[in-house]
Amino acid sequence: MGRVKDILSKLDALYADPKSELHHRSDFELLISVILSAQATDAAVNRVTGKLFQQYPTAKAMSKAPQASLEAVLRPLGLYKNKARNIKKTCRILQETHGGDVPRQQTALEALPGVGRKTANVVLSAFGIPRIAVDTHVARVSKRLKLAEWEDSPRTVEKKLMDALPKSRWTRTHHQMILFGRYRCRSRKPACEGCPLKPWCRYPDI
DNA sequence: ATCCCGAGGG
DNA sequence: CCCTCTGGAT
Repeated sequence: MGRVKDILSKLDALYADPKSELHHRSDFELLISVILSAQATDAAVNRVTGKLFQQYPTAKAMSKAPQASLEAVLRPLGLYKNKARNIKKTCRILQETHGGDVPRQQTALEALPGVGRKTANVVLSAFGIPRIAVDTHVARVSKRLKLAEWEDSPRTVEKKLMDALPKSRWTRTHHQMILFGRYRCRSRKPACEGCPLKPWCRYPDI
């Protein structure tokens, strides 16, 4: 068995059915939730989305929300001024140029304020389109498992993973790596004792 | 005290 | 490329 196949099978054993903790009822709620999750925990996002979508159920309503009112709801997330401004502008663009829908093109998504490459990939991935969303977890895990080099940019990590992994596995594997990096292969004190991926890992050589 | 589940701007 | 925005986690 090759190195990549071994790693994939170990990840499968750890996380049989990886799922995002973000629950959404619509494309709109999905997009906004993912924008809000930048530099925030899912728990924090889930704490504010109830009130947020109750007060502003649609892109139209949210685009007209008073800035101060939005900030008040988003405050527990951190970066709340930017996030309030961004989701307002994003909602305006959704109405004005996408007929109130969430676009499914990479470039259209990345043109939305608050949506960079990682966020766009998470959204596309949730739409069933094969993408690899590289956050700090995926980047760190990839580097430790020698699927990328330590100095690689997130974009380079994404390219290397797309090249190394079968397309049918992209979505599943990046979800698994996010979970693995968050809970076990942490940046600070990784739980290396008994880790099934130890044979392929170069921590802490780097 | 320090790092971090990003993105935008200079 | 490097800085900033913020609360939360450790």
